[in-house]
Amino acid sequence: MTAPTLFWFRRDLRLSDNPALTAAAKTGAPVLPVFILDPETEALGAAPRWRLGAGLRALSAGLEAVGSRLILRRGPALSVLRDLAEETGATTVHWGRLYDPTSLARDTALKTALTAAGLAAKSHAGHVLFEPWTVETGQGQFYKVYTPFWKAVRTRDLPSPLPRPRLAAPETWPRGDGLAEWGLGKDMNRGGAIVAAHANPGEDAAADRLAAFADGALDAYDADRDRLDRAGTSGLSENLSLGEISPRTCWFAGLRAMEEGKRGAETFLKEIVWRDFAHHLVYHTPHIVERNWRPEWDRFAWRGDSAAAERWRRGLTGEPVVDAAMREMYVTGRMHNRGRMLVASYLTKHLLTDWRIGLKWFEACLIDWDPASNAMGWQWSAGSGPDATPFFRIFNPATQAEKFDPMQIYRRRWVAEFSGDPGADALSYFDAEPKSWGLAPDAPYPKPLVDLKAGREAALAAYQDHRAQSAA
DNA sequence: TGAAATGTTGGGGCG
DNA sequence: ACGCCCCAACATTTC
Repeated sequence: MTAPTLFWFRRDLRLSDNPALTAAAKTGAPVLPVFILDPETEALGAAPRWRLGAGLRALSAGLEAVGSRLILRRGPALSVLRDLAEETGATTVHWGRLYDPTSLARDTALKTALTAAGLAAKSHAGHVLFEPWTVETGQGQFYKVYTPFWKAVRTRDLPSPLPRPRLAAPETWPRGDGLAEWGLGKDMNRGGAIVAAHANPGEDAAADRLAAFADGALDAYDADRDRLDRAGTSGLSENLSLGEISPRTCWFAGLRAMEEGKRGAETFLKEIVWRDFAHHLVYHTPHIVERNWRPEWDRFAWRGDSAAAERWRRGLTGEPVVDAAMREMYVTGRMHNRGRMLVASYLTKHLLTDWRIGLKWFEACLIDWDPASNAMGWQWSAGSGPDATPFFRIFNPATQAEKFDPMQIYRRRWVAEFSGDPGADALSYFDAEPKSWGLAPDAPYPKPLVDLKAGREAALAAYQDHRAQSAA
C-alpha cells in the first residue's frame, strides 16, 4: 500500500487554482485531505465560525464528487498531523501559506516540529497574488502607501490559474469527526438560518458569482460599487476569505474585462490588489491587528466600550444609514463597503470610540472576516493606520446617504421603523436580534445618539488636543 | 475612498 | 453706459 501525502486545507477551501493541492497531487501518491479545528481556528468569531462550517460542507461534497474525502480532526495541528502520519504512513504534508501573526506563529513552530519528527512540511503560495516579501520599494522596503504598491504590481505577469488536480484516493481512509459534532454555529445567537439565506458558500458558488459579476455589474463597477442602493459589487469577499476562489482567478477575470474594454475592470483589479496590500502590511507589521499602527495614536483619548457603542452594535444610533448598515451586517453577515466606511467613521469620530471595539464586533458578525483586511480597514478609518484617511476627514452620514442612497432604498430596506409596511429584510432583523435586546419593528425609531454637528466638532477638538499633546 | 468655512469670480438686476 | 450689489457657482483652505 502506498503511503498518502497529507494535504492540510486552511483558508484555501478549493480544488481549482490551489498550488499547494496541485503540488501534493503531483507527488503521485494518494492525497489525504484534512481540515483541522485547532485552537487558532476555534478562536474565530461566531459568524466566521458558522461560515467555515458551510464552507467545509461544500468542500467535503466537492471532494466526494471526485472520489476523495475531507477528513476532519480536532486538536492542535501538530498532534493531529503527527497522528495522521502515524496512522497512514504519510511522510509529507503540504499546505498553503498564510501571513497573519497567529497563523505565522503556528506554522513556523509547526514546520520545525514536524521536521524534527521526521516529516517533510511543504508550504506554498496561493492566498495572495504576490507574496509579501516579493514586493518592495526601490529602497528595499515594504510599501506603506497603496498607490505605489499598486503601480509596482499592476503590470506584473502571473501564471494562469491551475486546473483542478486529479486526486488519487488512499486505499483506506482514517477516521474523521462529523462536521455536525463540531458545532461551528453554536455561538451564533441569531442562528445560522438567518444568515444562510444570504450566504453563498463553496467553490462552485464562488465561480458562478464571479461569472455573473463579469457578465453584469463589472462594467459599471467603478461607479456602482459605491452605491448602497445598487447590487454593484462582486460579493466575492466571503469566498475569498476562505479561499473558495483564488485571487488569481479574480485577477484574470479582471484582465479579460480590461481587454473587453469594460469600464469597471481596472477598479476591480485595484480592489483585488487592496486585499493583497492588506496581507503585505500584516506580514511586515503584524502589530496592525491589535495596536495602533502609528504609535503616536496610543496617546489619543479613545473611549472604551459604552452604552453608545452598544447602540451602535445594535443598529440603534438614530442615524439611518449607520443603523441600516449595522442591521445589514447582523442579518446577512456582510456589509456594503461604503457602509463599512460610514459606520467605522461614525464609531471612531462621532462616538470617539476605540477602533478595536468596532473591529471586535465585525469579527463576531462578518462571514467574510479576514484579519488582514479588517485591521487595515479599521485603522484606515480611525486614522491610525498606514495610508489612512486623516482623522479630520469625518464622514457626514446624512450627506453620504444622500449621495449614495438618494432614494432611501438601502435605508428602507434595512430599517423597519421607516415604513408602516416594512419589507422582509427589514423585518428579518427582528427575527435575528437576541430577545434580550427587546427590539420591535413598530417601536419608534430612536432619536440621534449625537447631533452630527456637535459630534464632528467634538471629534475635531479631541484631535486638536491630541496634536497639541504630541507636539509638547 | 470629506466636509465645512472661506475666498474668488462673473453674470444680471438695478439705480 | 456705468458702477454697485447680490449671490450662485466654483475654487481654495482648513480641520
